[in-house]
Order: sequence, then structure tokens, then C-alpha cells
Amino acid sequence: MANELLSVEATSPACINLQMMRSSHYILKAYDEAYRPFGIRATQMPVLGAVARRQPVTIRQIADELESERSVMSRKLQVMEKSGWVQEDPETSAKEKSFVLTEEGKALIENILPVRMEVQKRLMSALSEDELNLLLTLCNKLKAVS
Amino acid sequence: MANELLSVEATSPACINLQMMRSSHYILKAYDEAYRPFGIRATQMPVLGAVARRQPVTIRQIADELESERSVMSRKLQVMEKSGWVQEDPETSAKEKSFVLTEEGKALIENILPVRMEVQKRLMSALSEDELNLLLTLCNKLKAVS
DNA sequence: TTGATTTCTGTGTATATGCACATATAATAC
DNA sequence: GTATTATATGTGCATATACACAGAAATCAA
Repeated sequence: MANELLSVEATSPACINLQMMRSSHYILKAYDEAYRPFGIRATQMPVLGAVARRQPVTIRQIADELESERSVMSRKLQVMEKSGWVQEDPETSAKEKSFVLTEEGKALIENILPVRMEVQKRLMSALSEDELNLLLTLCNKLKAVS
Repeated sequence: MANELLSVEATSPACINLQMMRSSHYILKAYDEAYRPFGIRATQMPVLGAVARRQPVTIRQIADELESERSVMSRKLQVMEKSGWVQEDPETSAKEKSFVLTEEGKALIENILPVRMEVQKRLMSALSEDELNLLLTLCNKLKAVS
């Protein structure tokens, strides 16, 4: 029993998911800190980017692209609309609500890009290009069996 | 501007953190589904394991081990206490509250272990031992610069 | 055209998480 | 021994997330 209990959660390779979560968590935190002066959360940035790239874009489209729940995206966009970075497309349909960037959202992107690049550069400095691609491959392998 | 906007969030290797988060998210979901019949969340299992291994154990000790916020642990243990898997150590000090497993908590661990092993085995089947260790190394490298 | 089905968005509820801060307790300085 | 400091836990608030489900709208079947 003792050994089994010990095995419940160790920092062993078998618990690779915990290690991955921790790493990505620290990375997210690094972005969060860098973004703090701008008032946007690291988890909101991919949404802002998706709107910027595809506007006008529906909640479903963003959720699909980011592999996230639609209800989560719905709420996140509500928050981001309140923050003034996105707004409903005036020509949105009754069923599918579309969003576009506001001027404020565009300005935020312009201003935050250098900061984003800096954090990214720091992270990328930890890995060679081969390692980076390898990491991606391994992540995808794990994802495939989940 | 268009290119910069596009670069805000792509699924490129540069956004490795998103890929890692997605992968670990899917893994967590796999555990969550497997654990559902037992009523415990995948994010609660590491806490249960920590209590099992180190009881009586304080909130701070668990938070440190799992590299998590103490306030988060405090709340999580409240929830898990309500669920009946852990309880305050009767000999807990006024300042440092200690927790131990309940009988129900021990039974849960016994029952859930095979399920856990099965999911783990499935995940591990995606990677060779070398790949697994490599993945760990890469995660730690990223963590180090975050 | 009407009725069933599907799709899309949004809400209720519970847990999760971070940060700031409040409270209590221990430890240390003097 | 008292005052300051450090430590441990807990709470308030905002966002995040999953799941179930409600309500609206489009689509499809007959």
C-alpha cells in the first residue's frame, strides 16, 4: 500500500502531464506579468489575435481555432468587449454573432507586440530550433492519444 | 501591420506554450473523464496524493510541493474536506493546519489507482522512454527561463 | 408549410486560479 | 517582556474553465 500511495503523484516522468502543465503555467505567468501594464490577460491574447486575423469572426470560429469551449469564448468575449478591445460587428446575424476589433483593440496590439516578442525571444533562447520542433512533435504525440 | 496582426497568435513553434497548454489540457481531460465515476477532479488528485504520502501535512507543504498558491491549496482542501477525502489532523497547531486522509480518502485511492494506471499507460504508449525523458528536459529548460 | 433536428449563443453552477489583503500566530530584536 | 517582523491561513474579487442545459434561429424532412 505504501508504495502505491507514493505512486499517486510523484514528479516522475510518468506524471509528464504535471510537468508540462507546470512549465506552460510558468510561461503563461511570464506573459501575464509582461502584459499587466496593458490590462490584458495572457489567456485573452490568443482571442484578440484570432479576432485581429479573421474579423469579423464568430464565437464558434474562435472556439474552434483555439480548441476551446464555445461557452468559455462567449464569456471571454463579453469581458473583452467590456474592456473595449472588441465589439460586435454591426452586420452580425441573429444566430451567429460576429466580433471585430475596436480602435482601442488595434492600438493595444500595436503597443503590446514588442513586449510579446521580447518574452517570446527569451523563451526561445532556452531551446534550439531542433529542440523546439521536437517539443512540438512530442506534445502532438501525447495529444493524439488523449 | 497585417503580418504583425497575423503574428499575434499563430500555431507556430514560436507559440510553443499554447501547444504545450493544449496538450496538457487534453491529458488532464483524459484523466478527468476516467476519474468522473469517483467524483474527484484530475486537479485534486495530486493534492490527495501529497496528503497520502506526507500526512499529516500542512497547506504550505502541499503548495510548495505542487508549486501552487497557498490560497488555492487552502480552498482546494476545503472542497476536498467537504467531499470527505481529507480531514484536519486533530493535533493540528493553531498556526499551521495539518491534514490527513480519511478512511474514505484511503478507499478512493485504492479504487482509483488502477484507473489512473490505465490512463497513464495509454499516454506513455505514445512516447518511448527516451522521448519521455527528453520531453521532461525540454519542459524544464523552458521553465528555467520563465 | 409544419414539425423535428441541428446549430449557435448564452446562463447556472461548481471548481480553479492569481493577486491583494486581512487575520492570526510564531519568531525575532531590542 | 514588548514591539516588530515574518509566516500561515483564509477571504474578496475578477477571470477562467467544464458541463449541462435553455432559448433562439436555421436547416432539413415529410
